[in-house]
Amino acid sequence: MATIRDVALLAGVSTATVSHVLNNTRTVSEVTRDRVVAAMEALGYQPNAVARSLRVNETLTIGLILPDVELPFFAWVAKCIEKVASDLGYNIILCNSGWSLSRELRYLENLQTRRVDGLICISVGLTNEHVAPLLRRHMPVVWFEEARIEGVSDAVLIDNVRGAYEATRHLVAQGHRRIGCILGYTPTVVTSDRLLGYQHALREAGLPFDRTLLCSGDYEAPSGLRGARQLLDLAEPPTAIFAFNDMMALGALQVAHERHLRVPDQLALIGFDGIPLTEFMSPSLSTVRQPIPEMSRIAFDLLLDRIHDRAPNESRTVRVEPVLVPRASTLLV
Amino acid sequence: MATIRDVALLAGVSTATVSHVLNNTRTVSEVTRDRVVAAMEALGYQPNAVARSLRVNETLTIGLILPDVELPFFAWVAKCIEKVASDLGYNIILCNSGWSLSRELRYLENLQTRRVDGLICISVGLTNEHVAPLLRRHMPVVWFEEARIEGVSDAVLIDNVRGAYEATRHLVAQGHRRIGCILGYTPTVVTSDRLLGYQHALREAGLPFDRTLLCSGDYEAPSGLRGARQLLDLAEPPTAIFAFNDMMALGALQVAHERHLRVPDQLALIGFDGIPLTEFMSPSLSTVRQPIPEMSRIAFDLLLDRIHDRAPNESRTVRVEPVLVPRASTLLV
DNA sequence: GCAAGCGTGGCGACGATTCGCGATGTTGCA
DNA sequence: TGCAACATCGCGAATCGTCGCCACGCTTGC
Repeated sequence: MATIRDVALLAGVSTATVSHVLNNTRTVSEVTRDRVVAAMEALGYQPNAVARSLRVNETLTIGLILPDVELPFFAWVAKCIEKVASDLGYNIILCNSGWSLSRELRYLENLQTRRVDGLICISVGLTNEHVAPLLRRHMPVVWFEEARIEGVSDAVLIDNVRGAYEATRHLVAQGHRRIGCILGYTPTVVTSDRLLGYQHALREAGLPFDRTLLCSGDYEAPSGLRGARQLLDLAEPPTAIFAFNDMMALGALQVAHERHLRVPDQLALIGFDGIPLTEFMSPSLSTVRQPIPEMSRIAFDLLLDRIHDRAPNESRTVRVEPVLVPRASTLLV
Repeated sequence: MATIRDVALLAGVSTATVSHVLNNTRTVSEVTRDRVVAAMEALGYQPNAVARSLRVNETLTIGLILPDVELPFFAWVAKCIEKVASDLGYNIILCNSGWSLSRELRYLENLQTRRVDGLICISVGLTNEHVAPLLRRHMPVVWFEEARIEGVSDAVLIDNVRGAYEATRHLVAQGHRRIGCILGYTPTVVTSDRLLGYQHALREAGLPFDRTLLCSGDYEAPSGLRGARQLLDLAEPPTAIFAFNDMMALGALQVAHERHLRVPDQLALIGFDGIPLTEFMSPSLSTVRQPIPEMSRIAFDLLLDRIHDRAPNESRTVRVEPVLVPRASTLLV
């Protein structure tokens, strides 16, 4: 494969000149430039980004660690972040942790070795100690959507307490007094925050907090299915279910159909996340939308600030407001 | 950041020895090895993969070009391929083309520049001429699921004609005589093959091919919704609909609910792809499953063969059989 | 006493960028 | 017209961090 030296040789100039033509780093006379360009084309020259990265200490690559791209929510995130990155000339390395801390740690090692310029992370297990070494090596990390580590590196989060509060309040406003709850993967802050919001709304409405109305889930559809069955089998079943994400709400919806319950008359359902899919369910699913495109842009901006050393020393946390999206699955006509 | 030279200095050995400890490329006495390891730890040494790649001419990275990770089918593919790759020490660069040829071409350039070791590609627009230069530069390309370019580079495909044939035959076997069809993005071979299979099954059953029963789609849910409405508004509407992928079938399912049609009694529905989601719909959706995990492994193996120069000169096409998965949306009880 | 084998080190690529230097050509002013 | 000052543009060479070829010294066994 042709190198910059080959191009220089053919064009009868030095490699320095070719490099300047390539990067526009200094004025090059038109004659010379034309000769260089012609040589590059004649040789089918492709600059070697690896060599460049070694020299300038910058890979134009960032790592994206997330639990599972297959879940529509994370796929949505991946798409949005990739878009922002590629528009700015960055590539992303996709790292699917499968909810496993040990895989997250392997990726962390790997990405450092590869000298990515930064890291966006939706992590389930990483803590303070794990990322401290990266930060010391000036590898910026931005937490996305889930952060157990505020104050150490930058983060862009939504107010999960608020979102869950709004969802629950919406159900209360529709007249529901027994509201079931399908939780998510419990070690996460996201889950515990949403639970707080739910409890807060109940308290505000003067409704009792009844543990039997809670059931566990893991953010995937089958667990929503199991959860809904469990709740509906109660002696005194709920008239509405708040699932901690949209996929579990989907599972719950299937149970409603299975048992011939009319939604929302006999059972109201609301999810969380606002994945595009919710709009195309039958009935369309109420949800709390996370503004992922905006959050992606913010996350990348935070990263770029650090990469270019124009960020304050202390860490920054940007908090974005979730938006209640009431649809047919909760709205009585 | 510490380099191999720093480690060598501290351990009192040469960089060659450190490199050999690092890569297990020759025997190093235990004493020396221990000293080297200790030095690496003391310095928090992280080998520089960029420099290594430059030297050994191998990046352990592959590019993955696909139309849209947000669609569950492609997300599934991305997850499976990433899994196979990372288990073998490879990273993947995610390239979301957004169904745009110009973006595909940009990614192609970019990935070459970055010297990825290979490329897995679900492409909508790339042709022979576009990849020929890559192949000449010994950058292997494997087509995944959609290939307009058999015979030039390797490919792993399913038999779309067969899959669509099976789906249609299944509907016929359930007694349907007017079977509507929601097509996919038409420039793709995938779409035209599925249409062939549909026609073949009709012919075999002695049913007429009626163009009014076809409507266009783009593989996304809203187009399935529009398509189903269009078909059901016909003077003589179909009793079954075959959507060319699961997401459009989902859209069609919403229309069924909207119009209070019982599925499958009044309207049967079948999709294509077999994304995990179909199992959790209500009713669960019949589909034709593509064995994506197996296909991912095969694709990566094809790539590795080429990377390590142990592949035949001529290109190889592996064809995998799709599997009919009949579920509640077509099966009368 | 010598060959074989083991463990180790020196040094030059890999392909780009960039700094300092120098050879031109251009301008301004006496 | 002559010459200094300056802008323009190209070149040579060092450098980034790693690996792998070649050479070399020491031990060991016959």
